[in-house]
Amino acid sequence: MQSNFFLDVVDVVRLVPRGKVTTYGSIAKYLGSSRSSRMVGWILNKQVLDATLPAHRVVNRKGILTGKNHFENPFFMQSQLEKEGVKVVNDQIVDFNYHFWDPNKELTI
DNA sequence: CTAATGACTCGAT
DNA sequence: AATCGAGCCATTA
Repeated sequence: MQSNFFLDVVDVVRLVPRGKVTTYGSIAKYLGSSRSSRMVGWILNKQVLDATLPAHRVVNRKGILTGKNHFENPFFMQSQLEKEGVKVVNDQIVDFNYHFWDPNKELTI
């Protein structure tokens, strides 16, 4: 049994469109400032084995793939993003601002 | 019960 | 520009 926060994070991540990415902080903010961005990544760490969850579309505010080491191998995250048309160089998303998908902006609050 | 940890972020130095 | 400390809060030991 998972907490509501757990489900909220997973739900938002699932809504991230293919070829787009979002950040831990944006998700935390969308769920309400009462949630911390640390929790978002921490929840994903628990769910990383769930293949239906596009955790590779969640990066930190700089567009860096900080969570890559939590996947099966450190290349998986980048590979998935590049398959979707998101270019990654040196563990950082190119044109991050272009690919950035902000739930606070894209989803009706 | 307390303390430590984390895929983060922001502001101060 | 680079580094540091505090805030955030659920989960685990």
